[in-house]
Parts: sequence; structure tokens; C-alpha cells
Amino acid sequence: MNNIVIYFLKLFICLIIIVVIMRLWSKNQEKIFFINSRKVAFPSQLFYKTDDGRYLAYWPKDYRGRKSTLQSRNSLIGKFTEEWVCKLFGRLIVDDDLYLVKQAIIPSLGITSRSPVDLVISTANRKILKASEVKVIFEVKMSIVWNWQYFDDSNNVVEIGDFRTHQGKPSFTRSDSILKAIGKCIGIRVSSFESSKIPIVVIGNAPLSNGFCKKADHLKRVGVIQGFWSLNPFPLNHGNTRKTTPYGGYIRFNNTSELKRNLDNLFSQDLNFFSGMENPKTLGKYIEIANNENNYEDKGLKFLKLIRRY
DNA sequence: AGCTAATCCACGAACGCCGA
DNA sequence: TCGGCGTTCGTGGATTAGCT
Repeated sequence: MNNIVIYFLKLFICLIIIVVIMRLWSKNQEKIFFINSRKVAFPSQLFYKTDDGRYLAYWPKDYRGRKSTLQSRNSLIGKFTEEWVCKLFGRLIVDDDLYLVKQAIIPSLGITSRSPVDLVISTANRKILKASEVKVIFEVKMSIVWNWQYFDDSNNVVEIGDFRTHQGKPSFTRSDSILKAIGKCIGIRVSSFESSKIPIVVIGNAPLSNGFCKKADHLKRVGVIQGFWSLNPFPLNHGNTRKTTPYGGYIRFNNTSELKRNLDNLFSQDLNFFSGMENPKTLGKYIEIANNENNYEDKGLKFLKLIRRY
């Protein structure tokens, strides 16, 4: 009796942690980024300075003065968001045999130290991994979404508008960022058949550029990328944004438990990527041969072998 | 004519590798 | 040990296409 009470108490506490304490991306995360980064960087390395002497994260849409392009903030926000995603997923994954590895190197997939993948879930706690140890690959593409003003007298930042009010386009709203992510994922897919069992997910914190909604769904259908996931529930100050694309190629998560459901779903399926360019006659032949196997699973595996010409 | 989106190019800092 | 090279990070500028 006591054990059952304790069990439910534990479950309850877990639920509270997931729903209340663990938050997805929000303005508060960006504030933390600036306050933290201020300890290692000058304001001029984190903010633009306008002609009238204000420190801003982005150039406002109506700003007509002299402008420059910050480079010093890029790797800082890259590091911060990667670390943030790692911590978030670390708390969602309860399995003791799974590890999160940042900047992972997977030589058999052509992923070398020159261009490591941002984050993977792996069965081994090492930087250099075998393809068979990698459960999921995450490509993190997150930005500062809101515009911020910095006050150096109080060392404080204040939010001054969402991404519709400034010129820079954050994360998934930028089409060439998406192209870059797709390119990297294709690179992994075509590197080796060993990658065909590994789901790839792109993580962002802004709505997906309209032009890529259909493509995101197609990429999921054909198996190249298992999803573009936005971890920012409320990217706008007023109004709503797209929750998901019809086939779920893009999803905006409302909370961490929803994220966890989708993550678990990725693990529960034994997914296989396959592709080809073959005439119907040859495909028919493959299907006939594969059909000689005893059950659906073996038939499927045989078919995969055939189209890959093992 | 004026707007937006897509695309391509460039930027500077950081980091790891490799050869001298 | 040092310097060059390749790569990534996220943002801005320029140009073009397409829409109203």
C-alpha cells in the first residue's frame, strides 16, 4: 500500500517537473543568454549600437541609420542553444543506457571532426561513435528570436519587439538556413547505408518559412529528415503561428510533455531510410524475390537489401 | 510602384586538424 | 609549437522574382 502511494507521488512530482519547471524556449531564455554572455563579452560584441547610442540585438525594421554586421555573437548563441537543447533532452530521457553527446564524430558516416553533428542520442558515452550506437541525430538551428535593448548603466536587457519588428530573420524563418540544414542531412544520408536506420531531426525556435512547409512534409515522407521541430511555443507577442504542417514535417511544440511523446515515438519505431531510381520491372522482380521470405519483416529487409544491391 | 520572399554571397570569430 | 586550412556559427546586403 505504502509503495503504491510513493510510486504515485513520484509520478506526480515528475509530471510537475515536466509541465511546470521545464520550459521550452521563451523570452526568458534569451534574457539569460545575454546576461550570461555579458560576463565574457563586451556589449559591443553582443549588441549593435545605433546612431542615437542605443544597444540593440537586431536592427529595427524602420531603422535608417548606419549599420554593421555582428560576427562575435554567432558562436556564442550557437553554443548556448546547443547546450540548452542538450540539457532539455537530458531531462526528458529517463533511460540510463542512453547518453547525449554534443559535437559527435561518426567516422563511418563521414562525420569527422571537421564537421561534427551538433547533438546525438547514443548508447555509448563517447565523442567518437559507431553508426550502430547512434539513435538520433539532432541538428540545432536556433537564434535570438526577439529584439532586445541593453542598458549598460543597469547591465540589464529589455525586450522591445518580436521578430516581425526587426530586420534579421531568426532560425526556421530564414530559407537559406533551412537549405543548409537539409544539405547537411542529405550529406549524412548519402554517406553510407549505415545512416539509414538513424532518424535526423532539425531543432529550431521560430516558425518555418512558408516556402518550406510542403518540402518539410515531403522530406519526412521520403525519410530524409524526420522532422523540423520548433521548441518555441509563443514566438509572437500578438497572434498565433502554425502549429504543424499537414504531415507533421514541421511541429511547434506547446510543452515538454508533447516533445517527449514525439521523442519516444522516434525510438519506438524501427525506421529504415530507403531510396532509389529504378524501373517498374526491376522493382517487380525485387518484390517477387522478397516475397519468398517468411514474414513481413524479413520480406521488408530482403527488399531493402535488393534495392541497395548488397 | 512598392512590398516580400528566396537566393547567393560575405563576414569575423572560434576551433580542430595537420604538416612544418 | 606555430601557422595555414577547412569548417561552422548566425546575421546583413544585394539582387531577382513574383505578387498586388
